[in-house]
Amino acid sequence: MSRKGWRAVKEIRIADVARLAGVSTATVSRVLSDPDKVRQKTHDLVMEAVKRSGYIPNSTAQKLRTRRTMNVLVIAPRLTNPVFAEILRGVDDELTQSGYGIIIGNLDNRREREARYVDLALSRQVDGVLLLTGYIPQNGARSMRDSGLPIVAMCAAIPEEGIPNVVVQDREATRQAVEYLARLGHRRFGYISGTLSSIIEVERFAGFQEGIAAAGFSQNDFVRWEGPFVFSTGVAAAESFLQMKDRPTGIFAACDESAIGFIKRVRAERVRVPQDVSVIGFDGIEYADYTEPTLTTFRQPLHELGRVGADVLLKLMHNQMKPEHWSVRLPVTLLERETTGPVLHKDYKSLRRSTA
Amino acid sequence: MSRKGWRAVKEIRIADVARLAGVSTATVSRVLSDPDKVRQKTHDLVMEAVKRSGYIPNSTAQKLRTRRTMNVLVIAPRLTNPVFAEILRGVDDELTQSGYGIIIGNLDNRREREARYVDLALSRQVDGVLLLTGYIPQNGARSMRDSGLPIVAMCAAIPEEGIPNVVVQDREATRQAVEYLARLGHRRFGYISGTLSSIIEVERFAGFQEGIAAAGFSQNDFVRWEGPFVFSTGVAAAESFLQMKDRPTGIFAACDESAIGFIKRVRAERVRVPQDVSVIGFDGIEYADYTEPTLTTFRQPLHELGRVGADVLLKLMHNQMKPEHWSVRLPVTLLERETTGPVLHKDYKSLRRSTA
DNA sequence: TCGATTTTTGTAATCGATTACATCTTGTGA
DNA sequence: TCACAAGATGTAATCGATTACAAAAATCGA
Repeated sequence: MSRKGWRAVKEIRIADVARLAGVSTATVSRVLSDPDKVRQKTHDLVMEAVKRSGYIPNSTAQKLRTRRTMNVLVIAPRLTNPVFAEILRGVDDELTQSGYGIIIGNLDNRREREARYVDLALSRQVDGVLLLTGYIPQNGARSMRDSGLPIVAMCAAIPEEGIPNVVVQDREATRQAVEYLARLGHRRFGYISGTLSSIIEVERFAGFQEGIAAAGFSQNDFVRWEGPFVFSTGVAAAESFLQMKDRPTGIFAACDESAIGFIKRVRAERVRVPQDVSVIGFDGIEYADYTEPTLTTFRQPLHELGRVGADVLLKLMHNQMKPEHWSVRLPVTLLERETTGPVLHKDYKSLRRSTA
Repeated sequence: MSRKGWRAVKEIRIADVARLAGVSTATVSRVLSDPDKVRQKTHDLVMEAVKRSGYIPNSTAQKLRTRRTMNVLVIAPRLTNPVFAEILRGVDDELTQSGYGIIIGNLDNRREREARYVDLALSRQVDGVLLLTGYIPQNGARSMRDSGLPIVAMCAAIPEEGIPNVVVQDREATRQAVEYLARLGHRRFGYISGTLSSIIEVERFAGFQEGIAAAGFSQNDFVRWEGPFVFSTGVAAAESFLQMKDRPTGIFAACDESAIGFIKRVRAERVRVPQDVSVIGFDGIEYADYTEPTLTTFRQPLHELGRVGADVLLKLMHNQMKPEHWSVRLPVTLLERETTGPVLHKDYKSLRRSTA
């Protein structure tokens, strides 16, 4: 019936506490935010009133007055990918410590959803933005940048002035992956990529091509399968792989889920991993420890990535640094496990000869 | 230097738009929130000014005045568990449609973190709360309930008056799991549980015991391993399992991750699944499709759970219903896959005889 | 054309805190 | 004891919107 039917407890305002303590609202406010400014005796008096009344400041009013929302918007392409969940944990650890809250912007792999979050930033509901996407969200003519809020790009380097990047060494790692496969004797490669529209994929593909070149191969020595960072992309790649008469033997997947999907599918057709095909993933998600065989992959320092990104954002929000002074690239580490091995293929020897 | 160093764009207030359009702020406000109240001509005039200036209302001011934050707090025990991520997707779909934002409260399996979110509710930063936990968060003497905000319990039935439950049929499903294993001929069972402090575990354990009784077994016919809903709980259970001389043959794990951890570990010791031991999980996460062998499990309708829970909360927040009028229990479905099978044990025949 | 009625618009109070500035206390030294 | 500085407290403006109420404008019928 009443609009407030739900409020079980009547709301206590700062004026109520002031009356109870026999002081002004200004004093109550000072006691709560800057206790050194009031006499000890008054302080105790007010705190007693606060406790008795159970007063908790209305944070919306505080926000309006102080112009700080103490909230940060985190935009993620997809929540069910454990990579983002793990990064989010790191972000959360860091922000919570500083009293900031997290508003989650889940794009669910659909770019049209980003508009909503641009508006959210534009309407000042947050003090800063963390992008786990490889691009800057837009809403028609307006961009997230128009909000003037501090933004930190994570997960993919966005080459925009004034936007610090906190990322992993995607490019170097991808390059290393190819070189590693080449060292194992592979000479035909497969690359299960992300969708090319994201910068993260551009980076990784560039690294892949560098690796191909560095190992002395050419554009003709690999096939590339494209799709989002999900299991089914790997399955689709496997379908294609199984059709090929001259199959690649060294596969790099740009995410662990795709790698796992690929392996599952090819093993169903009696293709042996790693004897027939080596697979190397990227991310180092927890699942990758539990596959059979266990997945060789690059471990991203996801939790740390989250912490560092959040830390950079905090510094920006507190004007403790200029955005151009920060760009962090965290190293990834290769976890050599069971899905990669030397080529056992019939033309292995001829390869050895040619590269030796 | 300046406090506002960051704001690239100067902020436009409703007064600026009013001046630009030559009307009062009240009229601008009406155009934006209730266009039927103004003349067409004025409407166009104002909209023109809005567009030209790029005005977007300051939502904090709106919140203060209207006393609605348009935010909902979602408390999850752990973000990296895909179960919660999937539920969150459903919640997000539903809430976004109604213009609500999500503030994420990640407990990360540490109960001491809940205090912060109680305060968040108490300070009116949200209009409602969704609990994916099996209990009501506390902060010292104060509880989430004291906020007077509408709360919906998901993931586990919380038997508190005034709190609607939107849950799955945990108890029934667990019971079915045991009966299913019994039908396959198993007579010694293992139960990999959650931690008993959560109501969700209490429910599932009750269902498990019901199943045991219904199939004609007793408390002595099963072992129970306890731990949080993570991979390593399953691994630990497996370690214990491997030590036993009279091993159970039918294992129910209260979450897929534990089931997967268990299987991985026992297979490493050449225990065959399902020939030596059958395992059945609970959740139906995507990853369970990609294990080897594929995991038999109960699929929770996670996305729907999220949607329904959010929908119930929306109705409560809009005073469209009384909390006591709602309690939803969604069914789970058994996915029979490869980790379960009939007992092939030496004493299988004697069992057949005894139950025939 | 005029008055009554309806519709549109404007004025100013309001939401609940923070904080600049003014005022009142207290403390110190002569 | 008094003047003055330093410290504590109070008064009132402020953040930026919404909205009750008042006032003005438009509409209508006679």
